[in-house]
Amino acid sequence: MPRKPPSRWQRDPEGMRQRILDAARAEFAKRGSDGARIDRIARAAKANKRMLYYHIGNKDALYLAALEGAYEHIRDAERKLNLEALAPADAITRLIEFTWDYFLENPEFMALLNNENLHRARHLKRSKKVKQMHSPFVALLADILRKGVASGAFRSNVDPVQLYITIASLSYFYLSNNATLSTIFGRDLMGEDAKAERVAHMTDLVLAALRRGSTAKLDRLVAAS
Amino acid sequence: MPRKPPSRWQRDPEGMRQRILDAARAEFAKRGSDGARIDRIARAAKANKRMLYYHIGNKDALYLAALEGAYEHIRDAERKLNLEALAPADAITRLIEFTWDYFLENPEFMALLNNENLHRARHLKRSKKVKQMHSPFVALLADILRKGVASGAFRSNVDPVQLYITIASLSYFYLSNNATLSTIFGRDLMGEDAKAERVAHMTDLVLAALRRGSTAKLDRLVAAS
DNA sequence: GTAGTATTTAACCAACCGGTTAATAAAAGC
DNA sequence: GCTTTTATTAACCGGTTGGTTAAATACTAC
Repeated sequence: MPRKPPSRWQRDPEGMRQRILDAARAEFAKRGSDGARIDRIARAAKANKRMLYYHIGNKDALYLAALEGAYEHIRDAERKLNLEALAPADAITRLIEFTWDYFLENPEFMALLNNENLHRARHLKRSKKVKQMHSPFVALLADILRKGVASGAFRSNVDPVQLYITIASLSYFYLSNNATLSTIFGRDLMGEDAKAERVAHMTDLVLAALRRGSTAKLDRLVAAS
Repeated sequence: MPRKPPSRWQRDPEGMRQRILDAARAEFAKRGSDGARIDRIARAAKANKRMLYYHIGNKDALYLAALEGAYEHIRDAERKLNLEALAPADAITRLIEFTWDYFLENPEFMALLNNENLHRARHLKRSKKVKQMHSPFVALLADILRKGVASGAFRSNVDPVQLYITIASLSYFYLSNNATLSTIFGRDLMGEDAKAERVAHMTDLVLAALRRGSTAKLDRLVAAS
């Protein structure tokens, strides 16, 4: 049977590729890599299924491309963050807010990370691209901590890697697990008040923990007062 | 063709049911609900596939049963934790360690939670069973905080729900995302030293944040000394 | 303007999958 | 001891899925 193509089509390989990647990221984030469907990605990209294989590759390659794109996006946002002119405590506050805002506005990133951890990072491990995208945040944190100690605002001996993980964890867990936490607590964790409370709590907790004197010396000062 | 059953088999409906649930939990935790396969669960349970439908139900019902079992398990462990005789700071330390140990020893629980959040808790919302399994932890935390403020060890105005989420997040994120974090940082976060460091950091950070005086009053005391 | 290449469409395929049907046999009940 | 019920096994099925093949057409190069 002679095939009848639709109205004239134009070549647009770059546009096609971008639409495919956008659709892939959304689908993999929403359904996970096992629940995602090639046909749904094609439909969302307004492309023939063959296009996915032609432009990018099989499902696994598509997923890795989506993951790399997500990392590229966050690294880009991280580099734009400029904390140089801020006092250490303000810089920490800004960092916490940035992390929270990023996860809040890009839940697909957390979904892709969760999926990647489910698969024990086996795709990430194969990505040369992501290996080269180092987060500037640990170095940034080390610098902020150094300045804080020097100025007397912060106590010493805080590991920047641990602090980085902690700052990420405070937002990530709340936002990524909000569905089960909201169900368990019988309250909407994503309400405006709830979110504002959470940000305030995180900032307060981290700054309180970093403040110089929040150790045995503080106990002596408090006892003497 | 006449079917030939294997050597004699005995009825063991309770044993069968338990093996099915154990196999289901392992499979859903390892592969997610979309990646999990009914045939693999049956094989691991040493059961005919029909048995899964006969004893429990379809794939969704099986998954919900596995999720409920996981919640039952953690609630059981939480109830066994007895902090009454501990000083507030020691109680907080113990709570952090319990949370860490539980997630470390039961990674399947985190995997199931991640999967459930991917599906926006739509199974959990249907579970009457889990709704009735309230965590004793928030009340426990409220009590510890009260005692801490009364004894002068802790500052006031810390929300027990926020603190609960924070304590859970510090361990959960580290352990659940250890595959991607290890790959990104180029270091093994699950090494013995790394884990010990993490526990120490979490405990130090939370206690430092709770300590009375880690506010503006501290600044005044430090300035006056 | 024609041949070649790249991009795109349409249709197809083998394997897989969740779930069902039919049959067998162990145990219970009378 | 025979009938009924319950638990279990074996085989089957329709639909879905990732991936491929074949063909058509837009565009490029000469």
